[in-house]
Amino acid sequence: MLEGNRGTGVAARRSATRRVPRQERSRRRVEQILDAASRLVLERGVDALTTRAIAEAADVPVASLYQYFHDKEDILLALVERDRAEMDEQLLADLAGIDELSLPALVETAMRAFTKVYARRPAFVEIWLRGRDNPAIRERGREHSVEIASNLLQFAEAAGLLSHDVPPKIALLAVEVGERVFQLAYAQDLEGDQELVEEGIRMVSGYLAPYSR
Amino acid sequence: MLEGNRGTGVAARRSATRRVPRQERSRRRVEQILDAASRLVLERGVDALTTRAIAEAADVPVASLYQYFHDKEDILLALVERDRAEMDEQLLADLAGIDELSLPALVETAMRAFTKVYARRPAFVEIWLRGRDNPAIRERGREHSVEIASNLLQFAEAAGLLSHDVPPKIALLAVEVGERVFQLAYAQDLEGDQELVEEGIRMVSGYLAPYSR
Amino acid sequence: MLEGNRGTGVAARRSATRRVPRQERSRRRVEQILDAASRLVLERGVDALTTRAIAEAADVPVASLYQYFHDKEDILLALVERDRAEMDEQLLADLAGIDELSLPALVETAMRAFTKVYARRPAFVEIWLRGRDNPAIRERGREHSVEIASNLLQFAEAAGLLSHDVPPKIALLAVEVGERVFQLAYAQDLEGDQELVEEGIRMVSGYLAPYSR
Amino acid sequence: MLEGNRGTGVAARRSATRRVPRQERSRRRVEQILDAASRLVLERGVDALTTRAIAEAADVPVASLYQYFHDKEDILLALVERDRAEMDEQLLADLAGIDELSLPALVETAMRAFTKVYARRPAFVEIWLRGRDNPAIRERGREHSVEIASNLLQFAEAAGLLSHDVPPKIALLAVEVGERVFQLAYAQDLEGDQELVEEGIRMVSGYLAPYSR
DNA sequence: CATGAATGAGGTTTCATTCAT
DNA sequence: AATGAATGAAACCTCATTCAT
Repeated sequence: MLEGNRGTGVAARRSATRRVPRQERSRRRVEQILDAASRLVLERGVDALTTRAIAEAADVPVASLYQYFHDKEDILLALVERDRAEMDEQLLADLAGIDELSLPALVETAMRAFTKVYARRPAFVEIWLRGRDNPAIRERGREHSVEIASNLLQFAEAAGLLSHDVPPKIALLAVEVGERVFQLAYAQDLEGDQELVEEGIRMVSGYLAPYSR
Repeated sequence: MLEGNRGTGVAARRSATRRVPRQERSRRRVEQILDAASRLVLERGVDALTTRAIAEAADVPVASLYQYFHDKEDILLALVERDRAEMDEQLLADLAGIDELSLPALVETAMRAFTKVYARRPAFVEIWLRGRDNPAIRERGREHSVEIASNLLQFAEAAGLLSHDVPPKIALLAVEVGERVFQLAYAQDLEGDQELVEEGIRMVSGYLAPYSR
Repeated sequence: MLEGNRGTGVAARRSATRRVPRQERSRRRVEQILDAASRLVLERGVDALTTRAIAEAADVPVASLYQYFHDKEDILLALVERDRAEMDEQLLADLAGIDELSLPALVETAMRAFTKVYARRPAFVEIWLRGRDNPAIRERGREHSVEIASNLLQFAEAAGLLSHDVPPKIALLAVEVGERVFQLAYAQDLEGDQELVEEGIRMVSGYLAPYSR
Repeated sequence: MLEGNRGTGVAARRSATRRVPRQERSRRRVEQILDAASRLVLERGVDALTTRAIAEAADVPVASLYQYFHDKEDILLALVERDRAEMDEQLLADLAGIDELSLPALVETAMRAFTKVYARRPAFVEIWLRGRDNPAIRERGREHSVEIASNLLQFAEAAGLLSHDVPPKIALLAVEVGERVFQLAYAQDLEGDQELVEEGIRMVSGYLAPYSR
């Protein structure tokens, strides 16, 4: 599930031995910026993510942003990438922990994995679900859905859960519908309406049932 | 399913005998502006909807926009309102034409009604589904989904299609999921992937089946 | 004390016998507009005097303003002229009513005459004292002070109140200082601080005393 | 007589060894802008003080104004503050240089101190006396008069020049009348009519005489 | 005469990015 | 590497005035 340094316009070029080596300081600064950006997105929406605002929130000069990122879009993408990676990890870990594999179990596990990440990283909700107006995010979001769908499909096939060939399109539909369920469930507050999540799990499970072996 | 002239800052006030009466000319101009805005949203997204861009596309001075609309948001809302009204009409008409009422038939009819509107008004997809970043649109979009869900629920209850009380939340979830299906189906091209639409109809029907009488 | 139709870009052109003759209707409309403008200036200052605001307040189409006035400045000037005329009348009337003529009595009578007008026409304070930023008003204000100074000087000379020739400049200074006294006295509230007015009368009287016969 | 860096949105932060240090260059630019603004106000009045006009006159991009000032009002206030500070300094210096203290000497010295500043900074006349329409300036102007009146009163009391308690209102009236004298004296040309100034000094002195010890 | 409609000109402010140091 | 300063471009909106009817 790819490693994703796309979006980071900075190359680690390190030089010598210092107390706090360049590379390390740089990494910290990047985190500092991304954290600030994350906070901003969460609090005020994607549109409020101006360079000035990020810089202020991160307590970094505006010009310095361009030391670590190529442009504003780059920051946004890096932000997304960071959360996305965490999402993938969580998904992978939870899938590995399933006791009795079945298609419904797969669906439920995946969806619950996402809710865990949402709980930890509320900015994700904001960006992923509401920030879709931004072309870069929209594009990246679509890609990610495709990836997840593909990965889950592969996983299910490998585990012998499917009765026959399932077109990628179907898997993608399931993933995207799942996302919308989250969108609705997390629209009101950032805790998420768990009842709706349950309904969503039922819907997607039910939809995929015919493909189950 | 209200008529919705909200968002139109122009009032039809006088009439008179003229070749092209004032009122008429005014209406035309409003359409001209909305069409242009619609085109822009479709081509470049909601963020590209600047007053300047609209004015240029509509071949109208920027200042003239403010003859017909109170501010930029007003334009956006009028745009939405126009499509929304058409959607409601189509839905109403098609529901009235159903032969054998049943919950699945209801779902299918409703979803197909929407596809008809999408075909006629592609900008709708863009605004409704992708323009959600804009606070005004987001708010209005949410309202509309609630309305549709509520109307369909009432319709189904009145027709005795439901076995027991269905919480509004469930209906809303179904509507929103339906929207996402369309989003995906219409993502690639504006003709819409009909296969995906069929899948979506199956998914939503299946989901609601337990509530069917 | 001049007649002052300057500023009124409208010519009375009347035509025939009607219930409410043109001329009359026109005059009414002009008053209506001036009253509205007066109100606006009073409430929101000279800068808020936009054509749109005037039109709205007067319940008259914006375009119609141009039937009665040449341009916006014309309205402002007409406004000033109206109050100015009233001021002159009051001054004249009160001067005529003085029992025992003397220079101090003249000063006191004049200043009290102005306070009467201020009480009746609070917009005057706003325009005359605060609206000086507007070049037209500034110019007109200067003219008016010169007129008043000249008239009072003539009056005093005719009444044999002066011991010797008083340069116009001196009279003007006295008038302008008097105005500033009012400015200060009426700065806080529109009722005017009468104590300050008394002080002002004493100051100006004292200043002119050396010229008294 | 505070030092008044209010209105200056720029903070001097660092310094270093450079031919023309940052700080210095910044200060110059601020002066450049204020000088341009001053010129504009003088030539065309406060209303002509648009950001565009200032930028043009200062030969600086409009956007750069916002490097040094928070908004347009900030420029105006900085302008006022600059002149105001100079006025206070002059007043203080001249008061300190009085040989034989007396109330008339105090009045004369103060008024002559102002004429010195007017001679050096003609824009002051424009802003202070004619720009009062602007709310920010009006407010600041009022404050300043109160300050000067209060300071002079204190000074006179400390020097034992007053026979009994003089209400602040009286001092304020004297100061404001003095200002109007200047307004008139400097109305025609910027050299100022010295004869009128003399008259003004006499008037104010005479007015305050009763309070003299 | 009356006026709805139209508009060129201009208003202030913010933005993302680059540059000189 | 770091950053204060600089800025072209663009954002939305309002204004006074004119014109066609």
